[in-house]
Amino acid sequence: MPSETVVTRFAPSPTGFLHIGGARTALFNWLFARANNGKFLIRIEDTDRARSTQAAVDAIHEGLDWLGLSPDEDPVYQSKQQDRHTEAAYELLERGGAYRCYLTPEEADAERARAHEAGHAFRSPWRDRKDTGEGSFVVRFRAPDDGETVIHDEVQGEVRFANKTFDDLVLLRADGTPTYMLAVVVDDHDMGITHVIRGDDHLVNAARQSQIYDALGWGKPVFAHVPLIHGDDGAKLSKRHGALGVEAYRDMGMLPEGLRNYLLRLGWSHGDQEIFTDDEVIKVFALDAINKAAPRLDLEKMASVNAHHLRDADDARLADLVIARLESEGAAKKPAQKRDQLIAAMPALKPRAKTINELADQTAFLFASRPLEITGKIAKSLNDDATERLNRLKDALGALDDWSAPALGDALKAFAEEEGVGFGKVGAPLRAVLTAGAPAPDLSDTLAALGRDESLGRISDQI
RNA sequence: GGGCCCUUCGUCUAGUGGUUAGGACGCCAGGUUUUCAACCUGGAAACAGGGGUUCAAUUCCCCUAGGGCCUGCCA
Repeated sequence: MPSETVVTRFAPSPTGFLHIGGARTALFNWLFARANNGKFLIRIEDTDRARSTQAAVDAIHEGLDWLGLSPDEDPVYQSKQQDRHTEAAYELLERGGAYRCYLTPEEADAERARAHEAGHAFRSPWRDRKDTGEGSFVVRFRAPDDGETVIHDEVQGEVRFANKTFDDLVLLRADGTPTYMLAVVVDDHDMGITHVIRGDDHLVNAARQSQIYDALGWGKPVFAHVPLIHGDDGAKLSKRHGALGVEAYRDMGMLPEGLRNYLLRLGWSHGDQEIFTDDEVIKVFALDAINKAAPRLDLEKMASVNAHHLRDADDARLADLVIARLESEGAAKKPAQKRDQLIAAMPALKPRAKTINELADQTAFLFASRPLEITGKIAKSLNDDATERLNRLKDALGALDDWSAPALGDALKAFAEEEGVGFGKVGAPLRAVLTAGAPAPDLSDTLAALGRDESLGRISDQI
């Protein structure tokens, strides 16, 4: 087994977008595969044809691609494996691990209700009949009556179930189509999945599936059931709690690596370390370091983790993301024209923001068009004294050969000294005329970002 | 109802049979200061409750409470 190549899979049903919980499950699968030099696969569980849509399949792929969790091979579509599922069901029939049940759905419901009322698991009366019934039938699994099923879960530890508590579940429906419980087992087996990492809503299912593996005489994968993410009130995650598609987090201004890092730390830990690069995680990622308790989503923490990755991100990439953001909200006209300026200003800008959206807001001063309209309390700093001083400052700055932030910083300090005033007397009015009060970096950085002509022009406009 | 899982600051978590129970986000106070942030320093803040086991339990066991999952001819 140690020599076996690790193969993991993410198996969403295409009934909606890639939500945050699915993204986390995918992340753990991807990480485990990477950490073990294995393969990460995708299987689209589209056997419920009525609810599955191509749009959802596309949305899931887009989400995974954006997050950087692309599979190593083309996705497997569960619906295309039907023949294999059927084959397995008939093999079970032959081996005596399953039987034909001629109960109608209504009869089955009644039987089940009666069995549960009596305190034991559902067993179809057809389980041991030798005759053949009338009409259509389903193929039911013959659940073992005695003993127990033990799951050695990488996250949950050893979990034991008494076999007598499990119903005889349907493997093949009356129309001959396979059910989920059969399909997962067959597909995981056929795909050579070595580690099944999924939400802990499947923990009990793992026991049922384990019984099916045994009945088929197949070896089992290692199971790892990861707790589901809860909302901030501890209840099940719902839309209002942030059970949104990953694209919603992208639109909030999260970077894929930022979201990944946040999701990673939601349940998994490595001592006190909060911020990880991919390489760092891949070196130390292990399933047994995943917490058994369900975590809650915290958007503020997410943003703060994102901030760290924002600082490490490439300036040109950030500039392009900011431009895209500005274009989509129509806040600035033709932001792409100032791409170079944006890139140059990025080192001063990016430590000030947690998300791309905040970063975009911080660039508003760059896109303001002259003359700036200065109103409100910021205008109060522009009294006669200040205006005269700005006039002298304009000459001083205009005489500079070097329009770089350090040189500008020195010049501003020297100017305040010459004037014999505190820096506030210079800084406040200068900031007013340059930005009209919009958030902006240090004055020297702001001047550098605006450039000589624009800066001097904005000063002239107001004196 | 039955089965199963979970429970350390508000949140994410570290941690150990004996610790001043650590870190991060958020919060509060102070500092820096040219806006908004960022940044720096300091602070408040937790072992769900009850029984055991033990010289000693946050740590091991049991019960209770609370939360969650499964219990479909959904996945």
